[in-house]
Amino acid sequence: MQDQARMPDDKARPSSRPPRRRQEDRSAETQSRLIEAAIQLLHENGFAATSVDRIASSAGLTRGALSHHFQSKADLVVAVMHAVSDERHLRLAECYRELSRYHNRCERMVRALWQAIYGDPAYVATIEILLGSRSDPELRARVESERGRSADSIYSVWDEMLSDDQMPEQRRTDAMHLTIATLRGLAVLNLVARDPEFIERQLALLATAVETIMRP
Amino acid sequence: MQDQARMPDDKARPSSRPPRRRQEDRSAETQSRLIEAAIQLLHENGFAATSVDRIASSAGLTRGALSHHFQSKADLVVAVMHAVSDERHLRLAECYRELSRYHNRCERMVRALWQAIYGDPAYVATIEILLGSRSDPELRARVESERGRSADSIYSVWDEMLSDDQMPEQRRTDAMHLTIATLRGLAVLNLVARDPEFIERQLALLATAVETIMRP
DNA sequence: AAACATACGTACCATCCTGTATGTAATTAA
DNA sequence: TTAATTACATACAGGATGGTACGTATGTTT
Repeated sequence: MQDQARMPDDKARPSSRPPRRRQEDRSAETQSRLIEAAIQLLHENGFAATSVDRIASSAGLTRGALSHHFQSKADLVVAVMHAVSDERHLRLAECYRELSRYHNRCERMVRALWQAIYGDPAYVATIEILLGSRSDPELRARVESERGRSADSIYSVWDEMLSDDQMPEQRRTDAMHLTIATLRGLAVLNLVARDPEFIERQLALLATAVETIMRP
Repeated sequence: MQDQARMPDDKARPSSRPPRRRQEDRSAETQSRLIEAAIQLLHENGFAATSVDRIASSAGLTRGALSHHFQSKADLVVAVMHAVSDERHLRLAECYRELSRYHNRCERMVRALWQAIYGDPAYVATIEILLGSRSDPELRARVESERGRSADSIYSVWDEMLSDDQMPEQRRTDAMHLTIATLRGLAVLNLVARDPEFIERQLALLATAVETIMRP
């Protein structure tokens, strides 16, 4: 029993006792670990098979920890939507900076949306939540509001990227919704039958389709 | 206590005692009632919130009846997929007869697919089943095989309708898959935000997009 | 160092879910 | 009419799930 002396800022034994963390940091990290685990499980097994118990233990924790940070399963689900929404916003902002310089914007836009959003497991998680929360009106409303936030990010980027004055407003947004619908459909298919080459061809095709729609 | 005499084929008291039915008919009707109820509930509340108990009582029966006709929940789910697949096949055959006479085939094809399949609550039910059964590999395999059957119906109609010799094979099937992906995406959207006029515009836009893809 | 707050685990409870056993009514076969 | 099947209901068992109460350990403040 040597070495029991307190070392307030110990890096003496590197891997034995983790460095002191502040509560705030612990909380933040734990919460995001739980959210990550939830996304992962929702993506893998779907809403019905994703219990709070699985989520917690998948994150290396227990239900006690989870319910300390999220009072109910609904709260966790909303937190997942919120986190995904935030991440999406960041990625889209990134895309915005990248895209504005190039010319074949439709193609780049479609691919950017796939890479940043629809091709990501997190997107599948949000779909699962969206469908799975239908039966609970209260949860549904909260989820829906998060979804709205997220959708607005996309709308604004689309508008700023692809606004051509020669095209009527409604046709432009219709084209956007059609693109989104297609990407959503591909995301669902990608879930049950993964095939990157196929997705690649579909994205290219979608891009040309949008291109021709946008320029009549 | 009069009129207790047996009347093998009684229409004497029209609404009192229902006419004798054969077991076969009873079975068939009960089973399809259960399947209908399952589709309805899957469409309304999603997979997670659709228990066999709800299904049975929604069909005016009990779990006992359900488990007499379907040994397990998995069996019922597969039966639903099978029934939807059959119905789809019939509707597509109908579409085939209607469509072949007209010329703007892409537009009619898109609308036909929406009306016959993707706009139907039964399609949502199959999506729920497809996503919900992911965590159970055994069920998953059975569901997947039914899905394949159903997909083949669509493929063959598409091929027979839209095969132009001037177009390479792969591009044609890619166009089909893109159409299907879009319709699937619209079906999911239609689930959380119903808006017939919007769907109408999207279908029109999709039709023109497919048209231009198919004729370069 | 002591009092307090926060993070997390364990244990328990009510609920719901699926499956199964068993009983009864309806239908069919003899 | 009687015996055998089939259709359906009722009742119970085992397991999973979500919520909550409570205990302990780890930070934080004074």
